[in-house]
Amino acid sequence: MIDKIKKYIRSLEKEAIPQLSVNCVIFGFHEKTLKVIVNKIALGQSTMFVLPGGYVKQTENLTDAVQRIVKESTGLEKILFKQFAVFGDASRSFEKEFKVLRTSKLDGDAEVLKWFSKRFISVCYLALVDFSKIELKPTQFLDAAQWLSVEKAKTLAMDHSHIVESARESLIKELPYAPIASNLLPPKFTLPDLHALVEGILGRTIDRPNFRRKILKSDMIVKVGQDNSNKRRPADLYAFRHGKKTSLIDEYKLGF
Amino acid sequence: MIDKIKKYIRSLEKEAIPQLSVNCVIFGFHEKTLKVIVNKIALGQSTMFVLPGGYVKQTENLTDAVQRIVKESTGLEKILFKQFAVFGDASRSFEKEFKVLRTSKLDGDAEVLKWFSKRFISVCYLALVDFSKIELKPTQFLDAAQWLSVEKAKTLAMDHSHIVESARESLIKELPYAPIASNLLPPKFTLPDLHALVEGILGRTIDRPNFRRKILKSDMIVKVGQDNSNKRRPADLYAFRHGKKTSLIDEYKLGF
DNA sequence: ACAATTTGAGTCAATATGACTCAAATATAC
DNA sequence: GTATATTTGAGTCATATTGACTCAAATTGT
Repeated sequence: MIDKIKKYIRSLEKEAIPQLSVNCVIFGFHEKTLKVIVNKIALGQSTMFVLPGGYVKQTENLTDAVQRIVKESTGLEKILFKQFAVFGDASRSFEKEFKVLRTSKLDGDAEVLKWFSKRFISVCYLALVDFSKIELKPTQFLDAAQWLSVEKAKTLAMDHSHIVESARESLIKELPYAPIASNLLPPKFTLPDLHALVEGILGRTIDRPNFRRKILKSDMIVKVGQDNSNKRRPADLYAFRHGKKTSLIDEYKLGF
Repeated sequence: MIDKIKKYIRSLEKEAIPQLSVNCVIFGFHEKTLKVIVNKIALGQSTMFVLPGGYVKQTENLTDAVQRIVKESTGLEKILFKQFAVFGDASRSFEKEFKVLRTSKLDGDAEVLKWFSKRFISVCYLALVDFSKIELKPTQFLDAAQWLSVEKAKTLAMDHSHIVESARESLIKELPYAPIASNLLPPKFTLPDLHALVEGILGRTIDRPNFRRKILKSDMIVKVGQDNSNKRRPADLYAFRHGKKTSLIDEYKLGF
């Protein structure tokens, strides 16, 4: 294992852009909750969670690296993604995290330690996926991938919690411009689903009848079926009209 | 000159993060027009324009590098800036531009050519400054700095025109969240100024009486004087209330 | 004094918003 | 089988906002 990691690090030192990493905040929506994919690292006693990420090969476009990383985690190829922040403080590295993990098999290894002590500039992307399509796979060399509610993603390693928080703010800003909801929901969904999704993104409640009125009037979705068949009164199923605008808010309107 | 450049390149190779550059789209507002700062490079017959930019020292925070670059161009220290895009295609370098500039004194120099043929990932920031405060200074080793109307910034070198276009789109997205107008206007301004500024940012006309009504009702500006004393009927002077919201649009409202 | 411009102020119908109520359709409890 | 709690769909109504206007006041140049 450690030899594989060393070999990988050596290949990165040859083929990747130095000191540059990519991190992805992959959003999904499930059980009325906005979630992100994180990877568990279990080393000895300690456990930490990090965002999916990777490096950029010299021959690889930055956006191709992003798509590769998202595919590695989710298996999906054509997804909506957007660069939203860059984290690049001079002290930004995994050095502290590694020193805490004293029990790790990796801890003693100078070469690995040196790699993770390096300063990395992290170019951060948010990505939107249909939760129901996903089969989670951990990032290379990491132990397990899992969904984590955005609300609970407060204790990720290094600055990764800040990255998630920043991603959520950017997601709000993108609401009027990008087809956020149609990329997070399955092809057929109910209005209560959409309502919960927007509430989850904005982090506040929205009057249900008013939300319903506004969405239906906008003509962005079409009824495609009946019944949801689960809890109480069946809900109508809808699909986004494609071709039409799929952003939830009127672009460029801004009140003028 | 060429020796100074070589010395600078050697210092960068030692002290800067490799293959990472920073570019700044510095916006100003003058004569009812949204403008950006560009640097002229006059080498032999050809001339090209590039955005202010630079590199990040190993010991320097990314955001400090940005502030340093803006200060180098404008002399200003505390400005509003925001990261908005990263350009990082595998083929992204100044190699082509350099080969075109055959007449350049630099062209023959292998060391300089090698540096500018490198692939650079450019982290891009937009910055807002009060045009009236600025004394332009060219970026290190470049010939002259000047303001260029955003509309006319279509023929900058490499991908810099795309960077400007992307910056303008991001500026629109930031309108509801950041104090854009108050950072572009002088402390005292007229409503026609503000009107022209917002039209310039959005790239479309806005009904003047309606704009006036909306801004005044929002209570974000206060009348601080009379008369502008130039063309026709004198306009009232206003200042932004600070403490109050200074973003032009209602944050988080988004129509729900 | 008069015309052309620019700024400030106002009108009014149409539309959108916010805060509600109410009934229909279902699962579960009784 | 009936009652009850939930969830979904539909509607009401007063108020606020928007979009498309008109019009007068203050200035400069003729």
